[in-house]
Amino acid sequence: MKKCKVLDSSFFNRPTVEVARELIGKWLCRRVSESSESFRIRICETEAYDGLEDKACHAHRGKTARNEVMFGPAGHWYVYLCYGMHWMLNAVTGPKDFPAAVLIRGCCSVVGPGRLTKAFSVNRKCDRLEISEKSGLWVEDDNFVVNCDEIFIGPRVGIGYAGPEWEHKPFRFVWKPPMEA
DNA sequence: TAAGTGATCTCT
DNA sequence: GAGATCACTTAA
Repeated sequence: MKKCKVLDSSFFNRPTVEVARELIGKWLCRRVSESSESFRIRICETEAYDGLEDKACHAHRGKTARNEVMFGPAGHWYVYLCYGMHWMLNAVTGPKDFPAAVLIRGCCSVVGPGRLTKAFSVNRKCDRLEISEKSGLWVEDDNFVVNCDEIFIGPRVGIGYAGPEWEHKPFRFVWKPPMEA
């Protein structure tokens, strides 16, 4: 197995859209408990939610008990329940007091944000945890390079309420592995 | 295509 | 406290 580097807050403490783009092809890693084995899947779909101005971002109406972690330092998880049954996994990005995060929407073989969190046993207990090996949920980089022309960039999903300006921003990144001959 | 599901937020 | 809303999935 190739040598991997665990990504720390210096990776996440950068512009949100940049982090969303660069998370494509990275490993999302999980170890549920001390005694269990860890496993990992490559991230293939992300979305950026960028600050107070972004009407699609949960933080755009200001700080609340739920989104508080987005206002904190980068390198933490923001996990919340959507539609009463699906947990959404987001990585907090950017400097402290700038509320932004990247939604991890899918991994190779696990398509869809709700299914991803189910596969990784992610729930409320993961909310606000640090993105590190210690917390059992982290990201690794093995220097795998995803070509630009393999990445589809488009508008985010399910945020029509944010209005046309924000709905159409190219904040969604989907990795389409090259077609096999 | 529509129902299921419950936390969260906004307004009384 | 009540009612609307919601970064989705599944079964038809």
